[in-house]
Amino acid sequence: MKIDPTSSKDLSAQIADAIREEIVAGRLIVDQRLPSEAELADYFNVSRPTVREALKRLAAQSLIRTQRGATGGAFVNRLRFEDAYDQQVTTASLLLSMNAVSFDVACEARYALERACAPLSAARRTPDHLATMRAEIHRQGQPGLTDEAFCASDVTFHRALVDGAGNKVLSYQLAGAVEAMQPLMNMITFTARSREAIIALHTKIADAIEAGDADRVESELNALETYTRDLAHTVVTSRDTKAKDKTA
Amino acid sequence: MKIDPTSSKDLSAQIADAIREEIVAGRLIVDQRLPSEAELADYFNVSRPTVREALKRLAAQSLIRTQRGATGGAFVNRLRFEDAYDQQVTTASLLLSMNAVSFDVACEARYALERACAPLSAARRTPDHLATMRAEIHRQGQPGLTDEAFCASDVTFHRALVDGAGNKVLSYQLAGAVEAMQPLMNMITFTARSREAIIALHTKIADAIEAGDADRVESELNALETYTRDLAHTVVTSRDTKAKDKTA
DNA sequence: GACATTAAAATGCCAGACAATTAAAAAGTG
DNA sequence: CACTTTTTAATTGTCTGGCATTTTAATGTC
Repeated sequence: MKIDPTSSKDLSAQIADAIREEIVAGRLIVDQRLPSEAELADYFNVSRPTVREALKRLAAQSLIRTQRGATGGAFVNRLRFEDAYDQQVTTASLLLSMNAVSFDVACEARYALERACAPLSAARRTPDHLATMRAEIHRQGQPGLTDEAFCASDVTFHRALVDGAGNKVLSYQLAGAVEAMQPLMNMITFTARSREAIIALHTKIADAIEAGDADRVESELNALETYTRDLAHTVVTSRDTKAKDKTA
Repeated sequence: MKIDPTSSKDLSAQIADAIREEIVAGRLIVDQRLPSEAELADYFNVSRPTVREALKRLAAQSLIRTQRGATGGAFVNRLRFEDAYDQQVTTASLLLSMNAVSFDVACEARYALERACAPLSAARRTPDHLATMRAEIHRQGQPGLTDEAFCASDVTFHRALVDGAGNKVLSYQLAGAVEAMQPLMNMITFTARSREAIIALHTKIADAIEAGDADRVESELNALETYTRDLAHTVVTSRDTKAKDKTA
């Protein structure tokens, strides 16, 4: 573990990189205690604040946790799927909003990934997953539901579908794709008629999942993708028309 | 933007959360300059080092960048796909290694996602993507190639397949799944015979991509998944047997 | 032995300073 | 005036030293 004081990079960034490398390579293992801040400062020939900045960088990625007190210190953290979920959702959301990713591209990616889960979910889903899907479909039919709540329920429905595949890695990967779409979906106004159509498609998907019919799940997902994209186009077009009317 | 000095959480973590929230919500936009460290310290009623720790946390997530000098400061960073790739690969790798994710589960997720790209890639891949695939197949046939180099080439091959779908969001999502598998794959010893089998399957996949035959791409990917998992099982079984022999 | 007290070790936080970098403003120069 | 050089100011990067807080372990007391 070496750092280069003449590099243009921050010392704290270099130190963080060095420690991260040790963790990724497995030379620092889960729950192992790092040297104290003072010892690290001594080792790298830097001051304690610099070491602290480095440790905060690692903490921001959930790679370490710190504990105060006599036997405290920084410990290599077991990266949990839940922690990774949250980071992924944030990252994916920002990627979409900051890079002018079109609704179509995001939607295509999301449904492509979701279809990948279809066969596994049809085969392995538990009664719980199916119950969640049915419950969300019911919620989506409630009158007086706001558009935001409708979208949130939509996310829960699809996450149940994904989780039904019983593969944590898959669920983790999909969390970003599904949840990151929510801000984009929130821009759509769901009329009573479009909600009805979506609920009908959701019901068909749940039915196909229940029947264990992977092909039907996939084709219904396809139908849902098509409908969603058409809906978005309609919204965008009508908004553009209105904007033009105003300028005219 | 408020923080609670009596909270159990670190002040620097609270400040980072507050600023992150502003970015995610779009109230701080790309390339916008944050107040100087001194101003932030003043605003939050904390010291400069504490503010700096908060900013380093955000920098670790590529949410801000800093610039020294007169007109310097911290700026909201446009999160690039490349930056997100790297973070995702690190995170996914650690998730697998720290959570005792089996080869089977990881492999299943990876190929499920990759099959999701198949139809898009068959339809849209450019000559470049195809050329990369062919080149990597050729490299994989070179004698004297180390197992690590073989795996690295394998990753490049599959990334070309994924990138062929022409959907950046999909590529980003898949980067983690494909590259995070590499450390696991590296544990496998590839005999001359198994390399030959994999190269044959790669060739079939490339052929199917060239022909634009999505179904064939999917079924060949299936075959590759099955072969890879069988291979891993053989390796694990033979290693277990050897371990047993030693203890006996 | 049970409980209270004290000591020690570690992180959390702060104040103040100086160094390094950068761009803009000011000054100098032909 | 145009161009170059110098100065200055703003900002981040880093260091020193210290105090506060938290937690555990050791010590003492009954």
